[in-house]
Amino acid sequence: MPVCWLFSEEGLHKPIHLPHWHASYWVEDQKQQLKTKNVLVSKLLHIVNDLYPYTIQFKEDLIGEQRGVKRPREHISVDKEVSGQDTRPLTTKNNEKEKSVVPDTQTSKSDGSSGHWNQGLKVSMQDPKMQVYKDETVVVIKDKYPKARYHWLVLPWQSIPNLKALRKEHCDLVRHMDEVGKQMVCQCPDTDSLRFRMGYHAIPSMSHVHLHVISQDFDSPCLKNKKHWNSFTTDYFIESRDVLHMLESDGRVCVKDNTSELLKLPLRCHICHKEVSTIPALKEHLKSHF
DNA sequence: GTTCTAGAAC
DNA sequence: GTTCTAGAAC
Ligand SMILES: Nc1ncnc2c1ncn2[C@@H]1O[C@H](COP(=O)(O)O)[C@@H](O)[C@H]1O
Ligand SMILES: [Zn+2]
Repeated sequence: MPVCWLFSEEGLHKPIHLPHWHASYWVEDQKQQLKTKNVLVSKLLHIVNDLYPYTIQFKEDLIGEQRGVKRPREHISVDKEVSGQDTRPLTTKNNEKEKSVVPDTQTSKSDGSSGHWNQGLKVSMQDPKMQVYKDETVVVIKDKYPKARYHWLVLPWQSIPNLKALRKEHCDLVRHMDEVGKQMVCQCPDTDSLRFRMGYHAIPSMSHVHLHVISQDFDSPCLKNKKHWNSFTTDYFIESRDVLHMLESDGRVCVKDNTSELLKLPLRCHICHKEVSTIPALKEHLKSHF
């Protein structure tokens, strides 16, 4: 069970522990009440997302997990007395120290500083306003142009350009990205009524490897063309678990040669497979499945 | 005439 | 990846 925190990115207050099933809290400067009574706290993430500068930190309860192995804590600057010693959030409000969590790859090209459009994820992932979850190895942001009601991107802090660069040694990382993706689905307020898929675009446009976590309603004004549709509903979308299995068995991810042609296939409903002629007709058809 | 797609963007 | 828009498709 994750431990949840209300965490001020601006250091406005000490992290507030949000126990499951218990009390309610006022976030006074936002005039918002976070009711956690009778609610699993992880379900509150969507509320907190709207309360910039707040983010929720999930952290597995370490009781009985540590086996005497101490996690390095040099980079932690949050106040010790706020919580039980071993359940503190790992993010700090101190920028200098926070950088130590993000591998610094000297080559100035790994931080999106070139300003080219395909570096946009590197910029967004570093922006606290975009982050909805982060830990030692990954960060989750809301997709800036969501193609469904819920659309998140899970990115490693480590700069890995794309699927082709993944090797066996990335198995643990990719498995963790998958687990964090599942956590995002679990905390979604509509997790019971919506189906989700998690996967990678075989040929991404944006640099920095990222896992799509996307609800299957595809009900979004940002979904505008055939490429958008086919990139999420054909084999152009490679399931997270398939990527993991390929890495475990072959040490790399196989992308077939004809993959780019999948984007030109006729529009077809992902639920009943009916072919539709235009995007507006598809959007109208999808309503019949809501 | 309006809707919709698809290619340029330096 | 997105925006913009010319002209294809209806
Ligand atoms: N600056 C950005 N910040 C966050 N998400 C973005 C940004 N630019 C593009 N995206 C999303 O990133 C995804 C990249 O798609 P792909 O490279 O095909 O996996 C798309 O879903 C975009 O909507
Ligand atoms: Zn259908």
